Amino acid sequence: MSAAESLISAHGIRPTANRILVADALSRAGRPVSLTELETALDTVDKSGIFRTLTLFKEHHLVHTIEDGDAVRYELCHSHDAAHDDDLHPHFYCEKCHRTFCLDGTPIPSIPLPDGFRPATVNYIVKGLCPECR
Amino acid sequence: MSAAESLISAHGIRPTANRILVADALSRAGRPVSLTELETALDTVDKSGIFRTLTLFKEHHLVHTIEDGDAVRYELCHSHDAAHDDDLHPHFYCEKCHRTFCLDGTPIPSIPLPDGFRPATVNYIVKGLCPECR
DNA sequence: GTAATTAATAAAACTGAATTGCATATGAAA
DNA sequence: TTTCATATGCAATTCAGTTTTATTAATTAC
Repeated sequence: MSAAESLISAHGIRPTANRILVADALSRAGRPVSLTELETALDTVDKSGIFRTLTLFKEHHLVHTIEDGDAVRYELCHSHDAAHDDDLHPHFYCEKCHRTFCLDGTPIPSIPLPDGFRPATVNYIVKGLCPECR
Repeated sequence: MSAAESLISAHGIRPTANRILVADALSRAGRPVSLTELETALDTVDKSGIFRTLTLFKEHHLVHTIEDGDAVRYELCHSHDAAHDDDLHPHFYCEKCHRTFCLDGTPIPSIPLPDGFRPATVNYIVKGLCPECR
């Protein structure tokens, strides 16, 4: 049983061939990838299938999403906790190559909220140029 | 000369009727609004005109944009500095009513970046429920 | 002031990512 | 097997965002 397969099973999802391919691609990417990027990487799997797989993965807290203003990007949760996703970390979006990087060395600093606001999650995106592009 | 008109002029833009309408709508909204929201608010101005106006305003640092994952939203820069936009502040996106609020009481806390990354701007979005929706 | 030139606008068409409907295929269970 | 639910590919749809084109309005030159 591959690593991807057991990861999928551990989250209560049936590990079909396509789902293993998607999980593997996410793992290989090593950074958050968009639906379109996955579509390119996986030419044997249809876009709609990738989309449905990602949606399923997200429901089961196997992946989480970030929005960098370019696209919704998916990445495997670093904390492999099937119950929920306390896996928040900042990201860096390169405005030249349009790639997004995890900055998982640092937690997202929190800020005080005005009365009445109930926070659920935080998106922290730094934009600029990555080492290769500057 | 209206407040909107002089604001537009101060940024080196010719204050046409449509542009004044867009600037007024942004001012009245009091929070970041999307192109679609403006389209609804301004039924005399065509979508493409609003879009081009917003693009122009952004180039001249009269508005800035934030991405909350729902849409690109525009707001008047709080610092009325025609040269550039040092107007970064966190936002709160309500997952129920899909409105976005400025949290301009606090600056965005910064984080250390790995070597080589050149930051240009930051998007800090807290998501959850606003006081009216919780 | 009038003609020539440039800028601004509306309307429509286009794009591309995200999403859904539907018929078929696959796999698990009896 | 046969049955049944699930998963999948393909096509079609949606919708925000963007661009094109033709027209109108405003500036500038004379």
